Amino acid sequence: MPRAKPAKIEDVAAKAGVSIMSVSRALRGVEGVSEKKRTEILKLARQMKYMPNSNARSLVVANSNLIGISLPTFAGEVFAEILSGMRGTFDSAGYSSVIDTTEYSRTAELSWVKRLLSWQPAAIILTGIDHDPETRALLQASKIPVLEIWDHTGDPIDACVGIDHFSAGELMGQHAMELGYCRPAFVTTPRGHDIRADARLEGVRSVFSGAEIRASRPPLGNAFLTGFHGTLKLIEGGTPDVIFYLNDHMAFGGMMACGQAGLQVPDQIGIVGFNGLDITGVLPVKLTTIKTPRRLMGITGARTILAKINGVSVEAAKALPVELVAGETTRPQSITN
Amino acid sequence: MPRAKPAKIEDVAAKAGVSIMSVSRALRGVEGVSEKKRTEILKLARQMKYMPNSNARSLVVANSNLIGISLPTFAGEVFAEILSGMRGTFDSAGYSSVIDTTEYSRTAELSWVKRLLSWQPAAIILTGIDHDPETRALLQASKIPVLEIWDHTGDPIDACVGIDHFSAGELMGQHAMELGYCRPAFVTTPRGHDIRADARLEGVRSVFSGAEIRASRPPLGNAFLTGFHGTLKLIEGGTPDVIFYLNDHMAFGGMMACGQAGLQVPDQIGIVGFNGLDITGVLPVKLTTIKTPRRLMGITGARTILAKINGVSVEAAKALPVELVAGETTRPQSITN
DNA sequence: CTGTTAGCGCGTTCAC
DNA sequence: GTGAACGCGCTAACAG
Repeated sequence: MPRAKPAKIEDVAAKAGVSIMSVSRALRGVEGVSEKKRTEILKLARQMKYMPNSNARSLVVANSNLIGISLPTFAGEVFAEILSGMRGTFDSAGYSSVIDTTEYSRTAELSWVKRLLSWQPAAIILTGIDHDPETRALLQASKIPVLEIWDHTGDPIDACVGIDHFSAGELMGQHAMELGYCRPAFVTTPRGHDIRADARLEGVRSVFSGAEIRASRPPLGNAFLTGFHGTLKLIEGGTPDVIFYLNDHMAFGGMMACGQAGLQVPDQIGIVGFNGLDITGVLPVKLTTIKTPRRLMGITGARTILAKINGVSVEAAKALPVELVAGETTRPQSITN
Repeated sequence: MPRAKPAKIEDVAAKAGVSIMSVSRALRGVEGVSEKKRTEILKLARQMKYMPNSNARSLVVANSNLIGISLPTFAGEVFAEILSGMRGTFDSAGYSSVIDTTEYSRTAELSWVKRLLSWQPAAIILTGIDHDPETRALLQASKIPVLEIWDHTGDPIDACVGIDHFSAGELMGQHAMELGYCRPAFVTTPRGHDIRADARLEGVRSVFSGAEIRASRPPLGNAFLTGFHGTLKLIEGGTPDVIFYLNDHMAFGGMMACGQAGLQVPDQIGIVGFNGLDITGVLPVKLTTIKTPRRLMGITGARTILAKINGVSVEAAKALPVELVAGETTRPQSITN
């Protein structure tokens, strides 16, 4: 018959015959208790299954060991990997994660931030740099360390670790241009849905400044499927010589669509993905893509914010490098092609 | 220059010229305030950007609107989809999620549960039914609603919503047996790493009770890659006529491996996956697999636990049905084959 | 090194 | 309908 009420610090103090403060100090590992008492108290606390009440602690110190993390979505591995990198780092440091997914909605993000703030979190992490103005104001007034991840800006709310999506787009574009492609197209999401994807498209556009780049924007849905159908739709309106995709998932769907449409990759059409996911490692035809440092980004971001929490100054905005992986879905175009 | 300290309930009360209690009642929407005062207070609170302190509230009521969710991993979409279903439901109900990934470690799960308990969460959700005994004891003594998800048992800690993995294995086995396969093999993770996968293997075994089923258990890693290499390794030791995989990712890797090894699917070898992921929808050769109701499971689980939180009695253990999707990676075996 | 005092911000209780 | 006490469990600041 377990007691209804869990043991509190007072119970431990009573049993140990010391004051509450000695127990508090012993448990937190701060100075001010003799080693003898400390070991004794620790032993007792363990056998009483004492568990400190975080609410009470956070109320006093006006700060918790909760870190809020907001992601657009769990789908598609990308954010799951960034998250995974962050969580591992936070976990080792003793922080728990309160996680939210916004589905790319700024208002959803805002209302989550409001709710989270009521917990006095140690830090807040947002994906990207595109927020409701109120979100930014709220956060900046709060003094809580904030990290914006995945995208890059010179003017972060507080700190920022990510990649430059426009540059990544340029990188993809340059690769294609150097190979001699001249009729590029893009398969992506509805305009404005994902501003990073739009930035990459702009990067590609800036390289192919002369050419018009058709974009197919299938309605939202599973990336494999939207890539597949978006490609079929695109091809209907004329065949480009290279297609850039929002990400590897869609590119994979696109490859399948090309196969179904009888278009040989890379002989009749080039395919370029984005992210460098593991799936590309098992494909019989290796995908040309941009490798993004997702786990590293998570770890770097987490360390940055931990430093901020501990009052260590760090550089406010860090851009991580991306790498073009030249696969077998693109190849040099002959002049006569 | 924003004030350093955020407004508290007392500030709102002072400005409104009422007592703290009237503000508290107005904000919580409980009876005991005149409608006139209530609207006045609400207006003031909004313009003062008042945000209640969750720590203080939880300390008093000994209960929070935090729900803890423990998952083995974010990788592979499966748990991400279950999570997504749960989060949507919890969000609408006003709960925030504290999320953990255990990487299939029971001790990691235990230490997370301990930390979480200090927040007086409204509920705790664990993946699967295989826990450290202390976890179970701790949870049962805590009176906090607990949900075990993804697996099924008649003896849950508190409540359980999932699928019966042994039966799912039988379903896969029966399908193959009816088609005439007789040299089955399994590509999965190291034994004991994922007890659900092991249960499915046992389910298959029970159907092919006579035949010996070889199992390839490549070391942990990315599922596409382990499926790929595990299959190559398996084939070295002789070619089975059908291979069952831990999941669709590995099955996809396996298909690629078969392709590389010159084995035609399904003519020379059958492939059976598990989960029915979206990727199977774009493959030129449709994968035979078991479709698991992941999002539905998340929603059902969340509703079950919300009912428990609200004191509504619900059935303790619910098994959701799975469905065999007969694709093009398996086909009837001729006698002479 | 040890204990005492005084809150942290809010909700329960019980007066009015 | 309203408000004054009091306490939730813990820690900062001080006293000894």
